Amino acid sequence: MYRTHNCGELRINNVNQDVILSGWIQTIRKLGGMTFVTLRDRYGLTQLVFDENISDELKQKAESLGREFVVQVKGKVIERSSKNPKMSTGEIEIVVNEVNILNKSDIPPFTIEDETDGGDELRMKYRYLDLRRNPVRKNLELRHRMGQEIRKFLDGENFMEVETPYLIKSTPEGARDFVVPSRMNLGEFYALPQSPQTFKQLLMVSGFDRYFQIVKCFRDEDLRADRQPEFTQIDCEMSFVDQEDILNTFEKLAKHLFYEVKGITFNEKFPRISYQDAMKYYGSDKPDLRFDMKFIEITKNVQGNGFKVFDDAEYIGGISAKECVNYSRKQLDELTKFVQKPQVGAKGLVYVKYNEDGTFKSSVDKFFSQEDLKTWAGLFDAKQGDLLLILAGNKNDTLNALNELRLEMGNRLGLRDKDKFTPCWVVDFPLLEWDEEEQRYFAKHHPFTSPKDEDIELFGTDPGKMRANAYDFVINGVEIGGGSIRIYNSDLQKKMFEALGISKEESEDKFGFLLDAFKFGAPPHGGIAFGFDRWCSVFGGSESIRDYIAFPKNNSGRDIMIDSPSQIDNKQLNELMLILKK
RNA sequence: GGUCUGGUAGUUCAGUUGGUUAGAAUACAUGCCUGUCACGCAUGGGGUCGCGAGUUCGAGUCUCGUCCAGACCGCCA
Repeated sequence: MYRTHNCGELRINNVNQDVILSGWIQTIRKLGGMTFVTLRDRYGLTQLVFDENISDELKQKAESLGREFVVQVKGKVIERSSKNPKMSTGEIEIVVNEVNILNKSDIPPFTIEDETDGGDELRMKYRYLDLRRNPVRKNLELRHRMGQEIRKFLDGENFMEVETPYLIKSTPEGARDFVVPSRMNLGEFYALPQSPQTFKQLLMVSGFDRYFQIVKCFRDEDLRADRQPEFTQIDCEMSFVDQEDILNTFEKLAKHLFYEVKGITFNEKFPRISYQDAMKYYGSDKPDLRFDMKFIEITKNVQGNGFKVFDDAEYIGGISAKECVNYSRKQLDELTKFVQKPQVGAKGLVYVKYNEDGTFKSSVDKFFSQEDLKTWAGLFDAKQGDLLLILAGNKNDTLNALNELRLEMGNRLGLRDKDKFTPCWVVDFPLLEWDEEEQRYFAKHHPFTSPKDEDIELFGTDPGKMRANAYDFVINGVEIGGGSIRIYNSDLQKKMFEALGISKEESEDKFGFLLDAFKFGAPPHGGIAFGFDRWCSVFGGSESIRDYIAFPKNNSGRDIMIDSPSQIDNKQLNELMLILKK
């Protein structure tokens, strides 16, 4: 027997018991005749003590121990003479009478402690050591808990988990596919799924009216802190439902997770914001609602005064930062620099200080009177002590820049508390998006998304105006999930492909199986998919999903631990008829 | 594809205007220490300053190129 207890469970009422523990050596503290060793496993830490009364053999063994050695110890639990209230096992320790070194360890390349000295790259290279650390282990525990609660909830709601294939067919729209060459069908390739979208719709045709799957998906696109080439979705689909049914069902799931995992109860319904309003007030389809600071548009109110920047602008608008009138020249310069960064892209920043004495100081005093500025303050509903920050330019870019500015102000004012959670639904997304480069429409969500009934007639006249039965779930400005009510009628699906400029031949080739299936009694259906990794990271309070993935890839899609991707040998290349081009 | 930041001891970092033998902390090793728990004290070993070229009497420091890492833009139905 390797152990009678784990390293996190012994307490004062275990005193005098003979126990066996196994684990890794965390630290060794030698004090002359006496040695303290901290033993670690997944469950916690327990202090071992070697005192002066031990045999020479045991003394020698204790001498030879090193960090991260795996040992088994036998001994007796005693009450400590000096207790450590910071440890859950801090009232007891083990007087060791036997040590078995199960395995030695090299000196680890970084310290296995909560506050490690290791940098990201090193920790990723030795990820198996990184995973020994508490903070990282706790992240995976959170992920495990989330997964269990999701399954528990969905099972309770009659959802059935069905696995769908990973080796599938490349699709024309959407992200770049990862492809896998087929040896048995030379010159042909599988694609790894970007999502099980078409399969879950086929399952609806099969009559599995409530499906889910916690499933890996793959996208060959550039990475970010919140984007990995392989990631996990909570993929769900339901039949005989409208948008309202889906939103209600998955709002229940979200509330279940909030309660079971975070201990947070939401009594109110989650707010719903139309895409149009989200763009108008927050410049983003994933607004961070932890704080208000809505955009106010003042285009019509401020033009015609000879201030060229305003007069030439398609859109002029801004935000009101409460009690920021004392912002210094330096701080305002920083904000100006911030909005001028190429990633934000504004030309400049206009500020108006609403002083405590009721006067105004602005960067455009040359063009506007105190009376003008007072009118603006009224439009913003600003109070004395507030600071107005205004951007002008073409509409889309300015809204986008204002969004960045709003989030930056939220950060500066400490309004984006990671322990505060503000979920919302964004609804009424546009069905299509015009692509200037390719001069054609693309599906904003995906080509199986149904338009709103009342908008269908716009197919012939103004497809860009059509709204979709599509929705996103957003927490704290992070897009956690999205879905739609699907098209289940082949005629409507054909119209959609037409609007997207996908030819009859291409749609037959790529989606013939789905169009065929729709001929055999497809029920009305819709669904949603959540980014599991992102949901974990938002719950855990981290910006990076890598912290919640056991073995993540780096910025360039590399796994630096196993060193992949890697070249394959000529034999394999030949077998697959692949020739490497220089 | 682009913008920005970084690369110096095992590790995390400092390194002034270009100037003597490149430092600190931590880790590691050795010794001392009987109640430590970030133990303490002393001593010691440890460096291709990412790589290549250039400027210069002289480069960790300046210039160019390149590689790697990170953040972001494009991209991600």
